[in-house]
Amino acid sequence: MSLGMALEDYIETIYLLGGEKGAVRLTDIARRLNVRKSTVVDALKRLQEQGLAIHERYGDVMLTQKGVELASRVYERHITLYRFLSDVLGVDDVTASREACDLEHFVSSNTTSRLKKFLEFFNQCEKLKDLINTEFKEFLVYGRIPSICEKKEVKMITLKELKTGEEGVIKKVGCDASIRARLLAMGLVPGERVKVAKIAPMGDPMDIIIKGYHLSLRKDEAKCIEVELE
Amino acid sequence: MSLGMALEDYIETIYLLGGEKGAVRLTDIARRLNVRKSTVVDALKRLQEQGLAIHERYGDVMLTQKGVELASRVYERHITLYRFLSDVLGVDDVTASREACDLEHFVSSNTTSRLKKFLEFFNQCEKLKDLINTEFKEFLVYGRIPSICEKKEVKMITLKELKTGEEGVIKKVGCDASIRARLLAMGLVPGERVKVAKIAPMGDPMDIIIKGYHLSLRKDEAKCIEVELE
DNA sequence: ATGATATGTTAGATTAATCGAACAATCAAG
DNA sequence: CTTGATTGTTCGATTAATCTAACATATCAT
Ligand SMILES: [Mn+2]
Ligand SMILES: [Mn+2]
Ligand SMILES: [Mn+2]
Ligand SMILES: [Mn+2]
Repeated sequence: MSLGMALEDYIETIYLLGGEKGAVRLTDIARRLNVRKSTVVDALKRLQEQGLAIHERYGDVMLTQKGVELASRVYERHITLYRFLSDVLGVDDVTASREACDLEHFVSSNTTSRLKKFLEFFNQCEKLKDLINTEFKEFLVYGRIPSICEKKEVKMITLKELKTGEEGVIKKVGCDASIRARLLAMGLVPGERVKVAKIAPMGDPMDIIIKGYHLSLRKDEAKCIEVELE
Repeated sequence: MSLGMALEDYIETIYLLGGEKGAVRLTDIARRLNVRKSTVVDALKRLQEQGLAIHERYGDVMLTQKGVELASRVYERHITLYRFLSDVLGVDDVTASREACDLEHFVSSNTTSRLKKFLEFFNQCEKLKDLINTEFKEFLVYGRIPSICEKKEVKMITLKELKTGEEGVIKKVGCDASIRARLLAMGLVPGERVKVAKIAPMGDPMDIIIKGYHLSLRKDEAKCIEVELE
């Protein structure tokens, strides 16, 4: 028996108005949400019944602790959806805002957290950001998939076979569980670039560079790490 | 005065049931949507009033032309959202289906078309797909941004300065409008890979390869095309 | 202090969406 | 053709969300 769309919008609005200016008046809410004051009175009554807001006759409107928690969760969904629509899809501001506020009532916390992660990834992964902001935006307008999208064919070999000075991207760490765990812990995880710094006379051990750190690997270990040459 | 969420779901359901099996019975709809038959009767009455469905007492339910058009638009939104939630975000099937059917009532055609484009781009751009299916999925679980995300530093030079055998990615075509238009038309657009096949004795013209085709460019033209070396 | 203006409340009504219970038509076997 | 199961309809009721119109209280300026 969670709140309906409308009530969620009321607490969200109270929450935001509270942040913008100290005291929240019923009229402010009505103005913001474009409804009649009588409608707000009704909504506040119901929020009060649910222990989410406090409203004394002719007084200010406040949210309870529980109300604030719920409101901030609603708002988080709003802002997450807004960012996605606006930053990734390039939807115009007005539409993105309106739709975010419609959609926010229907995304589960699982979906929200995935979407948040997606945005985080989008913001931190230069490569993705670039692809979206340049090639995708271009695709939106001209419908052309640029050849930069094609995967260059790649040679998959094991790390052991790399020569001094060569570099590749780790694709798989396929060793036994125990060794594997150690390697992963050292930063040898899929997606990372590795470069061979030096190889000992007998090919064992080899000195590699990953994330700027030097690491020494035994033949056995290097053998089961698959890398991709670009 | 568009349809409410509920009515949109009714036409969507009728549309889908119609595709699955010839005649659609009121009971089928009730079962599918988990509502009472009396509720369906009511919904059908309203759909009929809006000229979207036809339902004669004790008979089959059918959609009008207008009904089919509307229904298929609703369903398109459904499927688009579902694909995004499922394929890109990796939301589980049950959740993705449920949420797609909730969200579908609130996305504008502008947003829908952008999302469709995004999926199309996702499916055709190997690089993006790979980034999402490998690095993003990994990020979801372990929260690590892989170094593959970092933009390698790139040298920007003009196409003219490339030597035989070298290749780069077009970043900008900065010539005068008329020349520019011709170059773009020939496929020299941002995001495309170019390779220098041969350069004439005096450096003019140069023979380049783009999308597998040979193209001959004059110095003037090559001079104002910026490329990026990976 | 006394209006005018702004703010808030009440009452009564509407609309979409839903339900349950009782009733009615249709259909498939026997 | 009867009859029990399936299918469909009606009716009355509820709930959330909204409105209008009339009324009430508060606040601010002169
Ligand atoms: Mn909202
Ligand atoms: Mn919102
Ligand atoms: Mn739906
Ligand atoms: Mn749907």
